[in-house]
Amino acid sequence: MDKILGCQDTQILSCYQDSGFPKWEYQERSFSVEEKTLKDGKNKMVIPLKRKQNVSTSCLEKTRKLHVNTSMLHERRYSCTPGQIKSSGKYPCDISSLGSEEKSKLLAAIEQAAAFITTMIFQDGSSQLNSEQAPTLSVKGVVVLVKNQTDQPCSPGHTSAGYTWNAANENDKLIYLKTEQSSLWEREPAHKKFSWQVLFQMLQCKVPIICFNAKDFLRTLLQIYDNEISWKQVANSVVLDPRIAAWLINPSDTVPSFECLIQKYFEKPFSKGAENTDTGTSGTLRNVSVSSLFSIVWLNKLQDLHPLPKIILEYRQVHKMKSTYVDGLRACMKKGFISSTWNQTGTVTGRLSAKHPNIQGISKHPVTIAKKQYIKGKEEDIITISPRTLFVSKKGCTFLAADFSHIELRILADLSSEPELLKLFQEPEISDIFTTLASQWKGIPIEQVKHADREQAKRIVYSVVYGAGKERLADCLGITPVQASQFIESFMQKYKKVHEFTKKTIEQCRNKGYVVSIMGRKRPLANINAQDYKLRTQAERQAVNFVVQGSAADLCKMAMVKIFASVVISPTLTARLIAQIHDELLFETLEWQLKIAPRNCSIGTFFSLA
DNA sequence: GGAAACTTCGATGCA
DNA sequence: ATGCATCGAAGT
Repeated sequence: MDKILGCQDTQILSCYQDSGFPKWEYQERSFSVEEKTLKDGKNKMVIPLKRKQNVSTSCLEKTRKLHVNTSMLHERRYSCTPGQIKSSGKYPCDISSLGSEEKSKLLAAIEQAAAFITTMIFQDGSSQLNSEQAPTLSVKGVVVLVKNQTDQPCSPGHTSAGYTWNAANENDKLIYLKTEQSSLWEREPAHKKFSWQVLFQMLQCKVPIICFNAKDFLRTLLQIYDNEISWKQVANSVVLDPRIAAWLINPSDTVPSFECLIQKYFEKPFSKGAENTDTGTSGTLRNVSVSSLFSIVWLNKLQDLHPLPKIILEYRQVHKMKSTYVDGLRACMKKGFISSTWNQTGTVTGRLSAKHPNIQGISKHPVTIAKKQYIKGKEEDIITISPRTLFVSKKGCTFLAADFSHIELRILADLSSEPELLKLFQEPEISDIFTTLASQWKGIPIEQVKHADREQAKRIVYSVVYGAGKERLADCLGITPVQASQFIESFMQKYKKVHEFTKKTIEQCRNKGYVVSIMGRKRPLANINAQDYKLRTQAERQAVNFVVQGSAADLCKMAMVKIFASVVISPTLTARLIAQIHDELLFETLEWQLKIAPRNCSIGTFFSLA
């Protein structure tokens, strides 16, 4: 697969791990992957939930300080315009103009630095801080502000706790590194070598590197210094990204640019709590067209009454296959590879998202298409399309997938402390959680649980988690709303603590205005106290859902970081992260590395073998 | 008035 | 019922 795919994002996340930001240092709980051997000899990856004692300052409090400190680069960006670069003093110093003595002085200063603030400069003179869109332009260079250790504390009001970085002072060095392929490099390769030395040293330092859109920054550097650097070498860099910090404060409002961030947090008084931009227009009646009314009646129910609905449904399925997974995927292909763009701040729940293509949404199950042959005596062709098999690993490599089992349910069990639910996960001999759940809840022996019962249990569980109403559940299960509400009722009765948990979560949200995930991420929900019943109940469902889904996302990211870290440390393992599908990690690894482990071993075993 | 660009919405896929 | 991306049709 393409080099760009996957690994860079992991690096960012691993950076956070080492810097203790935003979650590791402040975590309330710790999670580790443990192995259990089942009765049939198979290994299983188990994640016990343990609570940690220390609860230190909220990581989000600290991220706010980050905004203050990044503003200095913002103020300085005007001095980075082309033409002024050669100037000295408060303007960036072009390191290619330095003498050998000055060069070694600079390297020494970098070694001593307390922090770096950096951004890429593009061909047209804009930087990552004032360009709106993704960098389509080629990169001209990199500006780095090297913060000196001897800084005085920051201005009052922002020094309450922890380390902060002062605005630029005289001891700081603002340097410019040309990275574009130019005649200079060809004439004097020493310049390229030195600028690389500077960057490399910066990335090797364990002090924070502050960079807006850090992922783009690192990825671009890796591309520019393709031969000199391996992704493993920058894996331990400590990178802080204000965009992610802003997202941590409130995942709902997206920040289009750094300048918007500055405006939001500095150029007007910081308003506490969530900003509700909702206007009062929600009461306006929406025009419901007749055709949409018909579609609500979802064609599903009409299937048995007439052959047409089935044909329409089949058509839609096939059409999706062709348009998205064949044509769409082909459009994303470059030189035989596809490479998704990963967004770390694109969701309100804390998950990652991917686009061009959305690799997280590739069809799992194959679809068979009967191609009618209108020739007498000829049988119809059967074509099967299974989009996931379209992806093949490099020669000598193989894909390795590892996923959590029922992570959201485990989270729910832990958060609600529901004894019945917890018990389910503590018994290793349980083969299928929903079968067991169905037998437990209906009070029938496991052997008598039918497929339909299991399916019902599964749906009921998730409808409780997400707060579906009886109508929705009835629709889902194909039963009457009265029956559905009876199901919900009996579920609530059986797992009382789950119900208590949802009630408590909503109550907490009403009081504080936000909900918190297991690792301390917040989601403000302005509508939680709204008058409008629809808006309020939606916010209530979102509150419960955030805690469960968001906490699961926290764990998945941590697993991602930990596994990445163990590969980085390993001298032999080369497994590269290709994709993350919420609760699943997909690697591409050399085949022989997989062969050293038994086929059915857990991912924990696999990586510990190295 | 028609063409083209843009937005919205519902259906589909994933978890 | 939650929350992502993507496509085409329909509306603007």
